[in-house]
Amino acid sequence: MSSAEDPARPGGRGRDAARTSAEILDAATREFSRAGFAGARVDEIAARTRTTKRMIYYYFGGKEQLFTAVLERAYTALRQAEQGLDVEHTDPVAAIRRLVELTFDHHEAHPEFIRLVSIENFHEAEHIAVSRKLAGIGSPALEVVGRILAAGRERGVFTADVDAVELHAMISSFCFFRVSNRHTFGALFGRDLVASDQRDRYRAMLGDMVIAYLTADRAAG
Amino acid sequence: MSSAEDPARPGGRGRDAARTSAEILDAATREFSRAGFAGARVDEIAARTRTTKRMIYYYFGGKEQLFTAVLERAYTALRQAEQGLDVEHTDPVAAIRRLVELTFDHHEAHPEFIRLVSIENFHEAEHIAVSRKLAGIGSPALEVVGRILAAGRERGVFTADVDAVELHAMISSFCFFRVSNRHTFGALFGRDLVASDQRDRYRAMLGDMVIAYLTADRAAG
DNA sequence: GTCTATAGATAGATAGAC
DNA sequence: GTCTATCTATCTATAGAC
Repeated sequence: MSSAEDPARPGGRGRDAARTSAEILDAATREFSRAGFAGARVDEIAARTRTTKRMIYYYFGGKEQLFTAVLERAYTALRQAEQGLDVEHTDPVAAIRRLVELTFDHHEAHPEFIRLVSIENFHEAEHIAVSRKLAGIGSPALEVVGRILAAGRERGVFTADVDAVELHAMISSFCFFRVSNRHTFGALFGRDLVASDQRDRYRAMLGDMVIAYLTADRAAG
Repeated sequence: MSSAEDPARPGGRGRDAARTSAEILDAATREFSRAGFAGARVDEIAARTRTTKRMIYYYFGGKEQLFTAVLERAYTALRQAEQGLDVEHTDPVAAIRRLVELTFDHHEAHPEFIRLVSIENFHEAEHIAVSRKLAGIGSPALEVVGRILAAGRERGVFTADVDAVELHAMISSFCFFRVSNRHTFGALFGRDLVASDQRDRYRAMLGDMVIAYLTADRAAG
């Protein structure tokens, strides 16, 4: 082995590059998500690990690269979760509604990820652009969506002229906005978009809207 | 008068509280929008005015209050623009489509405002919450939307169980996301949501979706 | 690989003269 | 109301011992 230390040493301090860097990524994810890129403090990240600030620079090089690594890990986890989308063998309408629900639930369950994405958008996706792991990765779910759309059109139930990427944008926008903009929306209009007793209502509403769009009678137009 | 200076002195330096504070707000709007709250530099804001940093503290008290003032002015301008929504005397379907188009156009025309709103959401709307000018102001447009919805339901063309605030959230989410998330979306999926040659397509798409939702045949469900 | 100590730059905020 | 000068704190990043 490359180290004289015992690799199986849970909780102990010592040399374990994988564990140390994972711990740094955990703390960094929380800190960046809490405070944004400029607001995040490297000292604070270090304080929340069992290692020191020096190690952050040793492993990642700097604050910028650390944020890129945080994004890479977060998107990778998301892509893995999306692999679970198995809706190809039901009818197209049910499949799309299931897709809407999965997207809705995922956004609701990961507000921290949504904050990271907001930060990255604020910085014009410069970290994704320089990341070989992320630039242009798209989503495996999109291929599934494309097949569902094709099946629905073939059977004549879907009439809308829309592709998988566009549909993904329409579905994501509501799911994302509901979480990302809940605070200004609530402060201005006095209504909490993430209130638990309204959750099922909004979820069904989005499903209804997407299905209505895809299946609308376009004979007259 | 409270000042010995000539108040009509365009471009000259000297005492003009209204002009000085407006100039500070202009510079602050740009700087906060560019760099976020934590990333914005008070020195940079001062450098972009004809006055000094000291005056920012004199007029506004601090960075936090300055950002609140920036938000207040931006939202006030938006509300004034919304007064121009005059769609009550057309049929409900045309009125809603017009509302969608106005919302779409407004978001596209004001990316700087969208960045400010994203910043404020990142800070959980704490500045709106403490602002007497902004907390709970809602939107005058919402009352108009409410009347359109009621008219449509009365005539039997609208079947959806949705109120004005919910409809506003659905429309805004796509318009907002298209601008706010264009960078990560583009970097991941290779498609620019704000590409000018796709603009009309997305605009019509959102209109189609909202109308399809509102007018869907719900006899079977 | 890990630590302590600190360099070097810069931030928000203010003192005090005029 | 406006200016110059500066305080105090803090930040990212690194040097250098072990």
